Amino acid sequence: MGRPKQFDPDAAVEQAMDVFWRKGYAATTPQDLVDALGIGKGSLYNTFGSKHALFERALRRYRDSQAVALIEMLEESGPVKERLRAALWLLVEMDLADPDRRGCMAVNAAAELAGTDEMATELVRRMFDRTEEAFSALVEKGQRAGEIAPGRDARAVGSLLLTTVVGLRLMARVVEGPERLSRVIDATVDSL
Amino acid sequence: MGRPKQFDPDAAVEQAMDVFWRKGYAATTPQDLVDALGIGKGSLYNTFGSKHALFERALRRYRDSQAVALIEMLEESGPVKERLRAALWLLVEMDLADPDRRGCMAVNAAAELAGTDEMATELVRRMFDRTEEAFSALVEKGQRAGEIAPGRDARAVGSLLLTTVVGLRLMARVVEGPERLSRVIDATVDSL
DNA sequence: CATGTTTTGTACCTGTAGTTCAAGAAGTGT
DNA sequence: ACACTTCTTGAACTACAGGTACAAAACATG
Repeated sequence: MGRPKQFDPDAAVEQAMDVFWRKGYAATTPQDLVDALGIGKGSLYNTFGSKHALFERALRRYRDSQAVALIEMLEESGPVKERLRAALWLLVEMDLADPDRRGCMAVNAAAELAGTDEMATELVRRMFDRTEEAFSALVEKGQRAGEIAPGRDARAVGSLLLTTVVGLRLMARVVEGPERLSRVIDATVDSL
Repeated sequence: MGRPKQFDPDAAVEQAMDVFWRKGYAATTPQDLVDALGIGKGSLYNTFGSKHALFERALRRYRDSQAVALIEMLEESGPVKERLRAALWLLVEMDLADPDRRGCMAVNAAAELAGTDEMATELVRRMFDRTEEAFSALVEKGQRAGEIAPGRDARAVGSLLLTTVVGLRLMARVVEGPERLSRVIDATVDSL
């Protein structure tokens, strides 16, 4: 009933995610979005309501694609330390290869909006929580496999790994080559 | 020659730093600045030229006060590990105590502007470099004092510590209590 | 003081952010 | 074919961002 949408809202959210990811929230204008999504302003506001609402959808989409992908990588089977090293290295490699150097959208959102935007803060908080849990679970697995000393507090190591990843991805936006970051990854994994 | 300024430009930069620190670059309006600095728009633009130029001065001011303060803390004498632990803890404590949760201005600037704003990127890059050097120097000192295993690459540990601090300060903007962060600090220092 | 220089506050300007709306297009039920 | 609904397009609208222009006022210097 009624005229069907001429565009795919999910694909549009994906495009919007890209723009917000690259430019941040405040610096993204409705015009940027209209241009990127290839739809009219009317459709934009008719479908998504507001810039802020669209940003929320974009951030959720980020969680469901990117953040979840990391967690799933950590849950795969195989030697724990090598799995961890590979996951960290993949993130850093992707960040450095990105011509726009957008880093991690959750980290960016936290830096820009934590404290001001309750929705964004809460979403990022939960992403961080879930990621930390995945790290902790991986550490416990490594302890059961005898790869990691059983004396270490898996929860604390999980926090440490999350913090390192957050730091790495922020650093990857600023730093020149991969050397420093790869040293950080090695030092982190070797310390387990 | 001519009428002297009715306000102290250095104090004004300090105020501007506060505003930019709290709201970020894009979200800060000339009106915000005029209100915070307590001067008219005419004076603002007559003295500082543009919002961007004022932001540059504010970021430099941040480097000269905050970033340098951390480096100086690290250079003080005393047992290395305790010095390190105290410094990290002080940062986290300050971040958590801040009602606005502004975190580290350099980290925020990197997240918002890296890749887009050459000036900001370069300034942050240099702050990171200098901080990392201070960490590395501290590690070397710890090695000479027999506190830290001499086998470890001081430069790599410096990178690791910088990354951890960056991660911690970002996390401090989002996380609820101090427990997780203090665990991270302990795990980091204990791993040395 | 007279003079020249600088500051200051206000008014003003251009462009765009963020949103709304009117009018028409493309479907569905009868 | 007709009404009814939902979507699209693009113009229109309000507010404010970011910055400029200026005239009046405040000071330094001779």
